[in-house]
Amino acid sequence: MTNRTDVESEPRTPLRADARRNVEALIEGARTVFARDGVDAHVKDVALQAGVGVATLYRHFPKRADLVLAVLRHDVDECVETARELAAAHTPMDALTLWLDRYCAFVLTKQGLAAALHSGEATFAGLGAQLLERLEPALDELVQAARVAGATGEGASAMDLLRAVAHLCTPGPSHIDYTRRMITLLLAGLRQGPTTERATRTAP
Amino acid sequence: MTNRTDVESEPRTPLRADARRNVEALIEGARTVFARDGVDAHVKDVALQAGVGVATLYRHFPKRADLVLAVLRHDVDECVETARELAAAHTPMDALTLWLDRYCAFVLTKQGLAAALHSGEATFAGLGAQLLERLEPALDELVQAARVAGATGEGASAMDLLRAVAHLCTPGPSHIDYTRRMITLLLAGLRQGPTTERATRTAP
DNA sequence: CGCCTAAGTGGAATCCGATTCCGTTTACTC
DNA sequence: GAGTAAACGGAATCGGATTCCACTTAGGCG
Repeated sequence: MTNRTDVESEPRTPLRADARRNVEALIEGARTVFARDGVDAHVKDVALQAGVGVATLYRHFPKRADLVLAVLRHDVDECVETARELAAAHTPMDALTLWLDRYCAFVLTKQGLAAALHSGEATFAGLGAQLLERLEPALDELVQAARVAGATGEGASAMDLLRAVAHLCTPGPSHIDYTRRMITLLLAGLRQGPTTERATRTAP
Repeated sequence: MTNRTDVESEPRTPLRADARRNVEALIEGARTVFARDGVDAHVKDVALQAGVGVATLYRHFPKRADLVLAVLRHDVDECVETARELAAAHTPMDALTLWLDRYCAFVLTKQGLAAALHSGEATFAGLGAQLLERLEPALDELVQAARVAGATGEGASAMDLLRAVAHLCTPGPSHIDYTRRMITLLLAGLRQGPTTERATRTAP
């Protein structure tokens, strides 16, 4: 609530009541349709879902990105609101834990949505992984060679390196478990904070 | 449809010489145009750049994704080839270093391309950052509260947490420096491998 | 070496969805 | 309760992706 930007909160020219209602309906409708068909669902479908004409949609959201942005804003606001509620109803640590969990779900949702965008088709699905598979042998040779030459230790495999460097390259199909594990780890680290002082920080 | 891994390597039905030439031209042209206009450049432009008709493009690459995939494959192959060359011409460690550098450039290129895809418009540009800015206050409250309650140490700021968790959310405008720094770090770690044995591994 | 055939081609024709336009409806003002 | 301008819906328009088909041309064969 109360954002200084526009569309939803405080338009310079006060929106008419029905217009405001429609904007609301559009955001809600868009969320539904985007979730179902991905971000480049047919504009018409969104309008239909919201129960308004396409012109109305275009009036309030001239570009598709505007609509997506609005949906995102809306969801973020919910997320923020949740933080307040959790803070009021739980111990600080619990609230933090719960919220991160929620935040995690949120991010994952948005990623799934963004991923759908890339490939209208499923062709790209395992692309990142596929590329890594192809590169791995090549890099592995280099790594093996370096190792034989005594220039490196045995701390990392070629795949480790590729993963580490490529990193973002993966559109990530089912990172869910991984992400949750990381969060758990993070929280564990947080808890240990006051206990152990050494070996906590490695690099900025 | 055709076959699964075809188009460039070993089509069951031997391509006619000129067809093969055209495929080559299309991949090259697509690379150029995609680099200039992003992955959803006009199909016609790609055909024009390649000096062929649109039908020819469609014959060889029924879906846009097929074309993108082909370009990527092509680039990956180049990357692999580079690995061999470097391995032959340098000491193992140097080759590894140089190759990672090249690989880094490759990944970054592809990311820029993928990023362009998301937002035809620049609206999404700083979206990730923007969202983080909005969430930061909310999370910060939780963190502060937890800290005051003595449940956590002071090892991480709210922003750190958000960054760590959101991670992929950022389409990343100019990660270049960051990425290079990480690679340097990685190589340093590799070199130290045989020297220090402790504290190398933290988590898989 | 020239012919025959089917693969391959270019550009015109078609199709589909995004975007715009305009006459009508509806919420606020006085 | 009438006047007015904002807001609406759906039809019309526009642009680019995809398909179609009459025409070329590579390359095998007599």
